[in-house]
Order: sequence, then C-alpha cells, then structure tokens
Amino acid sequence: MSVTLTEGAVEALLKGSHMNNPVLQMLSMRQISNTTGPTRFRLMMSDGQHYWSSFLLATQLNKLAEENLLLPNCVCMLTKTITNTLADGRHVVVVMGMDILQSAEETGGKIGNPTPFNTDEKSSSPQKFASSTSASPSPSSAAVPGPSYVNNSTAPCPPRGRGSGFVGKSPMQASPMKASPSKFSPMQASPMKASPSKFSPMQASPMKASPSKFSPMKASPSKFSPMKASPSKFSPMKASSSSSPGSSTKVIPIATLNPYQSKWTIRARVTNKSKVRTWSNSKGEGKLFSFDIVDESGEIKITAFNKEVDKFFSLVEQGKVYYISKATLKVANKQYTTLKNDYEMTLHAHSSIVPCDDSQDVPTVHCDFVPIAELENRDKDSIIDVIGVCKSVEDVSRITTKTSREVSKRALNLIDTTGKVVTVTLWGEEAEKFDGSGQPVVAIKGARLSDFGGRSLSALFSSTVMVNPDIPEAFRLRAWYDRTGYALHSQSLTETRSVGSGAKMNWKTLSDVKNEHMGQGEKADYFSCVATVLYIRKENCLYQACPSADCNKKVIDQQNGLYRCEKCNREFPNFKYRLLLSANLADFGDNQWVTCFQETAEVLLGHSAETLGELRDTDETAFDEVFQRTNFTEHIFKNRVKLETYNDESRVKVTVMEVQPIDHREYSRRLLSNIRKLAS
DNA sequence: CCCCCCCC
Repeated sequence: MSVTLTEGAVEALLKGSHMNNPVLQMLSMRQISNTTGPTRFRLMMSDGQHYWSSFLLATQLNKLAEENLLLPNCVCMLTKTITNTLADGRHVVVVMGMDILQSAEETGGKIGNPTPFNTDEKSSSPQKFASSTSASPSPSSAAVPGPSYVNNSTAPCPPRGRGSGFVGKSPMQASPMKASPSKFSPMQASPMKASPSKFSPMQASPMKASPSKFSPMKASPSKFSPMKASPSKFSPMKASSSSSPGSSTKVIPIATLNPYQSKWTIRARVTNKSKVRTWSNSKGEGKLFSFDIVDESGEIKITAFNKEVDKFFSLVEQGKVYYISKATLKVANKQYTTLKNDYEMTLHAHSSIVPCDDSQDVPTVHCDFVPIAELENRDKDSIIDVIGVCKSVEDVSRITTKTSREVSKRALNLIDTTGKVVTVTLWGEEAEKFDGSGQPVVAIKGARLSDFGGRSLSALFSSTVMVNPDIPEAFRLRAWYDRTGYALHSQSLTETRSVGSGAKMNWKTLSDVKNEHMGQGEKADYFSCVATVLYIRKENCLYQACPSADCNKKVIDQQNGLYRCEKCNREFPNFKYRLLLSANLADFGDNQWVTCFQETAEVLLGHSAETLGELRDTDETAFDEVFQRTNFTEHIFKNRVKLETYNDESRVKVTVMEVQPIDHREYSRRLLSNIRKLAS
C-alpha cells in the first residue's frame, strides 16, 4: 500500500483553508504535562514539504497514542481539525478526527525531506484566514475586529440520523471515521459543512406550516447555514449594535460551540430553567441550578454552581433571550442529558450573561412531536416530544417513592388526531399546579416513554410542559378536537382497566352474565364483552318514527300521505326511519339475545337508519347484504342488563349501549394483563 | 462540582 502526503496541507491547515481530509505524516509526538485535566499530546506533522509541531491531539483521540497506534512515521488522514490562533498569533491545529492510513512500521521512515514551515511568510491577520475559508462558522466574522481564532473543519458531514430538522439525535452514529472514537464527533453536529437543506426543518419537521416565531420553521434555510452570508442572525455587527458584551466577540451558533474555541458569544433563548438545588456528597456540598438554551442551530445545557447561582439565578428567566459568553464547554454526560448536544456548559466567575432585547427571531422551542399512535413503535425509555388535548385528568395525589421520598403526581390523558390516547404523568409542583379544566392542549418536550400499561409517558426534570402553547400545532389540535375529536371513539395506549370513552369496563363472558345473575338486582348492571354477531333479525328492524327532533315515537301511517304521532298528537307529511335491532351475540361459551337501538345499530350495521330505510324500499338485495356482511363480525359490546317484567313474566333484557371495534393489540394486551393478575 | 427523573 502506498500513500501520498497532501502537499501544502501544513500551510493550508495553519491558514484555516478548507482541506478535504489531508494526509500527513506524524514525525514526532510528545506529552504535554498538565496539572489539571487529561494528558494532551502534541504532534509534529509533515506534508512531505513542510512540517509543523503545533498539532494538538484532541483528548478523545488520546487512546490512539496510548495504544501505540499513533507512532512516529505513521501516516494519518486528518478527518477533522480546528485551527486556533492564540492571542500571540501562533497557530495551533487541534486534531479532532484522524484515520491512521499506514502504520509507522509499514511506512518505515520519514517521507521526503520536509522543512519547518515559516510562519513569517504570513503577512495576513487572522481575519484574512477566516475569510479565506469556506468553513468558517460565520463568514461575516471576517469583518469583526480582532477575532482570536479561526474555525475550520475538514470533516465531511454525514446525513443526519433522523428526519428531525437540525436536531438530529445522534450524528455520531453515522461517523465514517474508523479511528476516531465513535462517541465523539461533535463537529458533525456542526452546520459548518452541511448543505443548507440539511438544516432546513422544512423538509422533515412536523412543524411544517408553522408561521410563528415559536417555530424554527420561520428561520429561512440560510439561517441554518452559516456558510451562506447570513446577514443578521449570527452577525457580529448586529451583536455589537445591540447590548452584546464586548466588541470583539462574535455571535456564533450553538451548534458550532466546542471546547477548542476561546472567545465566543452565543445568543439564545432559555427554554427550561431549574430550581436551585443543593447537594451534599463525599466530594463536598453546594448548590446549583441549570437551564437549557436554544438558538436557530441547536440547544445546550448550562449549569451554574454556588456563587454563579447567586449571580445569575434571578437574571436568567425562562423564555428570555441572552448573550452568553465566557463559559466552560465540556463533553456532556449523555447519561444525564436529553439535549441534542455533545457538550454542555458551566458558568464561572468571568462568565457573562446579558439580556438581549431584540430576540424575535430566536426560536423558543425545538419540538419534534411524535404522533400518539406512533408511540407504540418507539422504544421504551426514549425521550420524545408530544402534544395532545388533555381529554381527562386525574386528581393530584401523593405517593412515596422507593427511597421514601414523598412526591405529588398527576396523570393526564392526551389525545391527538391519530385518535389514540396516552397517559402522561406529571410530578411534583408541575402535578400540583396543573389545571386541566377546559381540556387544554398540552405539549411536553422531552417526556420519557415507558411501557407501563402498554405505553405511557412520564415527565422528567428536564421536560418542559406547556399548556396551550402559542404554536400552530396547538391551534390545529384545538380546532380538530372541538370539531370532531371530542366525539371520537379513542383508544388508549395506556391500559388502565378501561377502554373507550373512559368509563370503567366490567369484562364478562356471556355465561358469566347468567351465572352471576347479573341484572336481577334492583338496579341495572353493566358489562362489556367481546362477542361475534351470529344473527340479526331483519324483520321489523326499522320503524317509521316521529320526525320531531326529540321524539322517536312510532308513527301511524294514515294512508293519506300523513303520519300521526300519538305522543306529539300531530300529523306529519313525513317520518324518519329508526333502527331497533334484535341480535344474537355469541362468545366461546354462550350466546345472548340483545337489543340495539338507533346509534348502536347504525355502528353495528355500518349504515345510517335513513340509508337502510331507503335500501329496504328500493333494493332489497342490497339491504339483505348489509345484514349478511354484519353476521360473524366481532366487536366489543358495552351492555346494560336488567330484569324486566311484562304481563307477570320476568326476563333479563340486555341492551347494547356501545359498539366498538376491537383493537387487537389492545385486546391481547388486556388478555395478557388479566392472565398475569390471575397468576399472581 | 449535579445527575433527583419517582407511583401504579
């Protein structure tokens, strides 16, 4: 295998020019002693022509050195770099991704006869470098006085993992870099090299038609692509003309933040702010609060400890926009964060947070709502955004956790246009103060999917619960629910011993009904069953009823074109058809004659009484077919059973109150749950 | 530097 070094790569990298995976030879390496933090490795790299010794290995690549893969003379492809210009003008190339193309052994020795690169040749200021690179995070930054670094990535940006606009969940999974640790490729999350369309949520976001400022949709694709000369969003001119702190910082997108930059300012909205919490453990004690912020490019979590809590807690307000600079970036512990960022931030004594008044264009939410029906297909424990109408709500209750802590909880049932319902549990103060009156639209960002009761959701500390949020999805849901959704036969993904419109279900087999003498007491009994229609009596299933709105009394055909209602004591020129069905239902053990009135009969037969009446009078074959098709169909029947007495003769009468289709998934879950109950 | 995320 022969490799060719990329001539001119050293100069290009130092100038921050765009390089597509340059190949260099590592000539030597030394360990930088560090009192704090992890070991750093400094590399001397050669392109065959020139060498330069200020290459710094990003710590996440340390294992290449530690495992003796990165040895002098080996040939490497730099898949990801950032060029930093230090305050004194020296350049450092941070290597964030590399593939070792040829081992030191295979290479055998130094390639070519490289000479040290002479930086004195450079007559340009760092700004010039910035403008010379197509990969700068902010092209307009070239105009800023005195930026202290240039940012340059040679990494290809793979397609995002999910079709969720710019908040793709794990870009690193798609990393093509075999030698870079898979858990780390933050720059792939950066929009620097992405085509504008990849950052356009127009393509994939559910917030498609969203016109409001709360939606990232309003942002034009160019805002997601700092490559384009976006005139305002991340422009330092704008930053310095408003209340941005310092004149030499530039406003950059959150997505481009990384630990290898020194000076930056971001402008972002607070989307979730925690309470102040104290801790006490073996390492010490203290207090902290954290908040999440969002801009057009992404989101990040910021934590303040102790003195910074005092300094910033009251300044930072949920929903407001701030310029933030001089905080410490560190790799986020994915175990504890649900945000889509590989980093998080810690405030320190010199950190700056300045309110920004001109914040119209900074999005508030970053939601990627999952339709409720779709939750069936998502993995347990996944973190999702959901929006629905709060169809019903439990009272708040107090529970004791396994660790003997007391906490309030409240369950909400959310429904969306998929017609499915899911139960979401709110905790603590959120549970206590939640007001479900008026069936508000509730959006939750970052709820956790659980498999309790099939599928259910739980709000986390990191979740944001929004009641009647000012977003198009909410308006659409409101309109849908008020028009049609409220009447829907919804089915819950969360099994709670009830189904359908929320009433308790009392499941019985048909033989249970007889054996338990149901309906023979003073009051009627109610039961639900799954049964098959064996037979429906067609004869006399339709009758001519009084056309008055609230009267369903049978009318007498006067044979003169008029129909008389005894109840209303009136004659009408018309009547309406009503259904009164007698059907025989069967399950595996028994059968039962039942009565279906109008509404249930229409559901069972799948046609309106009006249509059926017309059919009977005009097309008897078609009329018969309706009944043939209904025979042997299976449904959930919700019934009323009562002993009725006619002429001294008593018998139990079963009336169908509701007919529902069987959701087989739901049904088998219920069976399973019953089996488990029996077993325990 | 935290990291609690609960209950049926």
